[in-house]
Amino acid sequence: MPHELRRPERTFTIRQLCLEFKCTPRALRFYEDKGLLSPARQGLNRVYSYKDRARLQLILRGKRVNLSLAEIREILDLYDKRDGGASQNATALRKFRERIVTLEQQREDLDQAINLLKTSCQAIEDQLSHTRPDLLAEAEQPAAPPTTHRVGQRHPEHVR
Amino acid sequence: MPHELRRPERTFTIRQLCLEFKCTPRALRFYEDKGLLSPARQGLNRVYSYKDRARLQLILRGKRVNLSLAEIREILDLYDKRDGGASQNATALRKFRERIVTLEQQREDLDQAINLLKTSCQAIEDQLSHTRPDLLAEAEQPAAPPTTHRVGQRHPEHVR
DNA sequence: ACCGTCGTTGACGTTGACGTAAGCGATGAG
DNA sequence: CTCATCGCTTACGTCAACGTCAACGACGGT
Repeated sequence: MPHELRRPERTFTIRQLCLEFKCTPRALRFYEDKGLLSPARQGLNRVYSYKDRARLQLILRGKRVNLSLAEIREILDLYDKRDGGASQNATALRKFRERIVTLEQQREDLDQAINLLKTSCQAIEDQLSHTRPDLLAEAEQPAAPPTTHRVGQRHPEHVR
Repeated sequence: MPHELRRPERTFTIRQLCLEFKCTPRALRFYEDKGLLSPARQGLNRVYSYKDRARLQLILRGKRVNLSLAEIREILDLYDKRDGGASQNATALRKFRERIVTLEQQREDLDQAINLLKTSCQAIEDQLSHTRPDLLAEAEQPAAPPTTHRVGQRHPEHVR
């Protein structure tokens, strides 16, 4: 069976993943250090598989919702080790449930925060439209391409 | 006018607020240091008003949705200082709008994460119900009062 | 032969948000 | 009176999550 199943065979260099997911090599190596990733090697060079890519995606998602790397690691570990260790799974189940609760709590907070900010914006707009309509117009522009903000807002590793 | 308007007059000690909101005195003092709170004093002792309590609530909410203390401060400042400084307000407006965008993005992620965890739970349950229904039952209990998790999971300042 | 680019491995620096320890004053219980 | 408890301040320690820097090897191009 020579060349079937081509797709999942694709591999990635560290740079490719970094570009795709807007992170730095340093970060990927760091995740590896912490046991979140373990790409193959060709000589010394890291070679990331599709599965590695998927893991990375999960890592970043996790980060965005405020999970620590340690927590993400737990989840990840559990995910590809769904074999033996039923009791492991049981405790994991509890953890997951707890996590869901706190995440839903967070969703609450998030909604409230969004509303708060929105009404604040409205208030400011109203006030400005009375006093300085010019500034109001000026504030319309996003001023920059959508800042990812918070997590991963700075990028470099050789920005000079 | 002796004893009317009793409710909003209530004040709190640092310890009371800490107990209520599950944080440490150290944290409150820290927030004060950073200009997020400025309780009154009786001698040296801090006396927190209802408004201070409200601010604290906002601070913690902010933290839970991943705002930095600096960002929270901006919001707070803006909120009780809605007077002059129109141009200040204009730039704040832009910032707020950006923030809203990223928060809504976060909400997306959060929903996805929740779904992921929920389906994971379902999978584990299914598997367990085949192999070890006993453990499944055991996992039902929350095991502990709802862990606040993430931010402020450790509490002390003299746990010895 | 030399440069630039991409990759590697340490090792140290940094930032935010507190924790922890030391030392002291005021107050109420035994 | 002594002790514990609550509070205060100042100062240093810590932890996560990388950034930054140095020094090196393997390439492709000119």
